[in-house]
Amino acid sequence: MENVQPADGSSLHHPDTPDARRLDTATATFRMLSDPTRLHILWLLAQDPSDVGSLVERTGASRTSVSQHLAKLRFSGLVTTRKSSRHVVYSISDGHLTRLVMEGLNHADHKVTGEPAHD
Amino acid sequence: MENVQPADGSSLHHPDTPDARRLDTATATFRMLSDPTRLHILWLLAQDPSDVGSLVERTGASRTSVSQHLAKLRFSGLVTTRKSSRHVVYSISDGHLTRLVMEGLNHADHKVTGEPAHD
DNA sequence: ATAATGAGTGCACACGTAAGCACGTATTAT
DNA sequence: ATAATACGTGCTTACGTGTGCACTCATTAT
Repeated sequence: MENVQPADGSSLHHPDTPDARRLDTATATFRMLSDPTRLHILWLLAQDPSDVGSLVERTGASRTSVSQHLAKLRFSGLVTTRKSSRHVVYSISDGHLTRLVMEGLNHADHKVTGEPAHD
Repeated sequence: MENVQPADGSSLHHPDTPDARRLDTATATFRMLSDPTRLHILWLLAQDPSDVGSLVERTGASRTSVSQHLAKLRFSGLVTTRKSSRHVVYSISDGHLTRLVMEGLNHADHKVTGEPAHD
């Protein structure tokens, strides 16, 4: 009673049924993208590696908040760190993530400027 | 003090700075994708329109849960509905969303099978 | 008409989590 | 040595949110 994906050989595009593990992993990533401050941080990092102070300035969030968010991003493996003197420089670890961020913003732009599309 | 994205019109790829509205919109969409049940539902809908009962069966979630999630998705404009006798058939409204779902699962698959990549 | 099925909704509860405060740590400057 | 800068981290509080229960509405069958 878990997956009822039809047994026919129709090659729509996704023969795989998502097991709980994959769903949870994807969910975790999406959850990391579901906070404005975090998404802003990731968007900034998607363009250039940056240290914490710069992220604080550019996001307008508090140092604590940025640090906490960076900790989560680091813990989730979405960003990597590099020490430079007393600065810690953050970078996006995965190119896939950059695409997700960009597509998300793109989709948002589509919704904001375009259609109110309600039911 | 590390590197600050210059204010000039350098065409790296993203001349736009994300205003709060765009960030919030994208965040809202990502939040809709950040629940396992909802992501499962969207994945199912990404393949074929489906009624509520079928979604209940295939996700293994309770009717209440599925209904609530569908209400949120409907309210966010991510799905559309169509009545067929006493069934309500749901569909994904935007092709962008399908791409996001697929990329998210793809990224997840990458992370699960591939690298444990921790620091 | 009544019964049954499919779907949606208010309510209560439990849990996760974002934000601010205060403090600790590491590195550089004087 | 001390002071200052750059980050990180428990702690508490407040809020959002996912889920189950019970109930209602709509549609179809008998």
